[in-house]
Amino acid sequence: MRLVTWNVNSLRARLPRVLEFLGEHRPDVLLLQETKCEAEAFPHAELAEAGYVAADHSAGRWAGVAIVARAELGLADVTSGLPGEVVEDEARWIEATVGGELRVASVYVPNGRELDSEWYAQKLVFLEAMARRVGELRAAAEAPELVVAGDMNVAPADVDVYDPAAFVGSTHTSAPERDALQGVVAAGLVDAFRRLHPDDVGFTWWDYRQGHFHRGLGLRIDLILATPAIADRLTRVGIERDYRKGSKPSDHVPLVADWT
DNA sequence: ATGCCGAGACATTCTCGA
Repeated sequence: MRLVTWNVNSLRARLPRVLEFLGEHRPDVLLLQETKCEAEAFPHAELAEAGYVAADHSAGRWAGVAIVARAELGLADVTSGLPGEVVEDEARWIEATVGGELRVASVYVPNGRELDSEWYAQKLVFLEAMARRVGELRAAAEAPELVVAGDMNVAPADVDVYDPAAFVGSTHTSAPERDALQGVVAAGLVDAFRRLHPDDVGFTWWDYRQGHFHRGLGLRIDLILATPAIADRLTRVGIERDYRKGSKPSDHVPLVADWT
């Protein structure tokens, strides 16, 4: 199984790179964030042409998440929205079952903007709601294997930040955010990249500004969280840095997990 | 080499992103 998560920062702007990626890597599942399109404008036809089906949770110019799967696998039992999120239907959470046996969720955690802001408080509530939802899914009778992946907007540890001192007083590295993200993991998931790369720096996002990419100034905020049975079967977790280069890149790159 | 913000919209400036 090959599963990918990618914050594309507008699916319309990124569609050529997304189709390039699908052709090059042929993932079984591609989880998208920040699609930034209206539901009517979602490029189902272009994805079908490439051999994929998609389920989207779209809210216009902001946010937007989607699940794309190889057409042969199919998508079933699609649900949109995260129970307990403060702003309902902000299009930050979508779930589906792939190939009849794998439950996946694509998530775009709120940014939080500034510490001590209402948006920061909402971010913590969102992460707490994620932990509850993961607990529900894991507790269900005959619970299928689960992957929750996306833009967590939290760097789990200082090794995931190019300069931890630069983020003191900012979002993405504060203790409450890290504790809340750890709560999601503690509900029964494993950080796939960390499982195979215990000590490596593995940034997935670089600011468009001030040449941060070519200066190596990034964050690891895009995660693939998988149930232990999947984590034990991982053969590769890779960061496709080449997709931060070239024509019209997203500021995030695809994160690819392969398991047997 | 990877290259110095990008995307969307009630657009010509503003909001948001991390």
